[in-house]
Amino acid sequence: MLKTKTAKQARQDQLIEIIENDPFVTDDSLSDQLKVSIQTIRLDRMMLGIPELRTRIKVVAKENYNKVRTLSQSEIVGELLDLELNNRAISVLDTDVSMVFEKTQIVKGHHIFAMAESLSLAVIDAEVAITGVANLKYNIPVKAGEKLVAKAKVTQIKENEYYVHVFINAHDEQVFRSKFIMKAV
Amino acid sequence: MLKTKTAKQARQDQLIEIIENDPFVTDDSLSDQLKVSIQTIRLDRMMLGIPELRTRIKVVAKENYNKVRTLSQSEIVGELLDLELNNRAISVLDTDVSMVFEKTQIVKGHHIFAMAESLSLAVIDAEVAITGVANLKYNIPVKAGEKLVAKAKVTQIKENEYYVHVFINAHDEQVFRSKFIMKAV
DNA sequence: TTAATTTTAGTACCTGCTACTAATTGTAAG
DNA sequence: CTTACAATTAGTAGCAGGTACTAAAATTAA
Repeated sequence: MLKTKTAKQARQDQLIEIIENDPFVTDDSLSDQLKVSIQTIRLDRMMLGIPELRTRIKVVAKENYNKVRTLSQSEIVGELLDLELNNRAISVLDTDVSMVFEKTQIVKGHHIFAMAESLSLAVIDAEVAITGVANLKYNIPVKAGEKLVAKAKVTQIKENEYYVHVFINAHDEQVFRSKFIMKAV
Repeated sequence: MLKTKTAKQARQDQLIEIIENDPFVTDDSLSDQLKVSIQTIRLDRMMLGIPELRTRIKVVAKENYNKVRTLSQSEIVGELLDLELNNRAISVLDTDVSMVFEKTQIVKGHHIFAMAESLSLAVIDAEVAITGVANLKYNIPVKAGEKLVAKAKVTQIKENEYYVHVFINAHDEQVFRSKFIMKAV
């Protein structure tokens, strides 16, 4: 009864591997690949709690569908908390491990920049604006998990040019500050 | 024949919108929402070349199944073409519609910034470095589809501080230039 | 009123299953 | 050797969400 157990387990291990590598595989194909009947495949899936093909596809689809949407929707990086057009705005952003350099666990600069830039765009009362000039200073490296609070302040408006200062804090310490000149188009 | 055409077209327009907003909707649900029979929904889908639910889900799933990794892998934004440590480096980046503002089709500033910053990190011969200060100038808005070429040049090294200039061109026109002070840690 | 378009109805069949019953094969222990 | 039990295979009914097709009914335009 030892040899049989091993055979079964080995098959189920293979089954898991095949499905992980290709969630789009049918029971029929699995039955071919593992040289057992389709019923055995189904018993194995049940035992392992692996859902059927259509459900697997749906899971993959929904996971990524939401990711893509939130990514493309986020014209504002972070969440806008307060906005007074042409004056000031506040947003927050929760940092996570997807934003860091592997080596250092420090949040990549462009995420912080994106937060600042998008807030400075939001605070401007213009249909469309682009970034013209930016001066940035990173004071303290930000670690994954820290909550960032960005405050934007419009300091000057000259025709179609908007001068905006953005300060970003993590627990009351300033980690970043910047000046932007935005141009309305 | 004008009123009917409009009714049909209006329904098909709605149908397209509903499915675009939620590809996971069944014909049955569409039939409910649009107050027509399921056969009409199916005729409409055929006419419009919209595949059935299961096919739509599969497409969404497959499209994104591969994408996830390439995104998280890219520590260098763009492709590194040439590198001479502590001296100079060149990278290219193909822009696409996922990088633009919907309204204007202009590439978001932080993508260009990310390209410049990551190249300036790459050119430095240090285990770990962080961005200290950056001065940016966006000369010309970049449109989706344009190929960006970034050139980095190390101009000065002071103890643990590296001064790097990065210029980004799109078909021989300078669209962006920047100065970074990177700090080795 | 006639002809054409649009919509609805209904049937057979498809894929990739679940849920279930039952038979067969293997295997090891008494 | 046979009894007991696990493992495998076989087969059927039913389901979701369709396709493909035929045909009738309703609407509308000419």
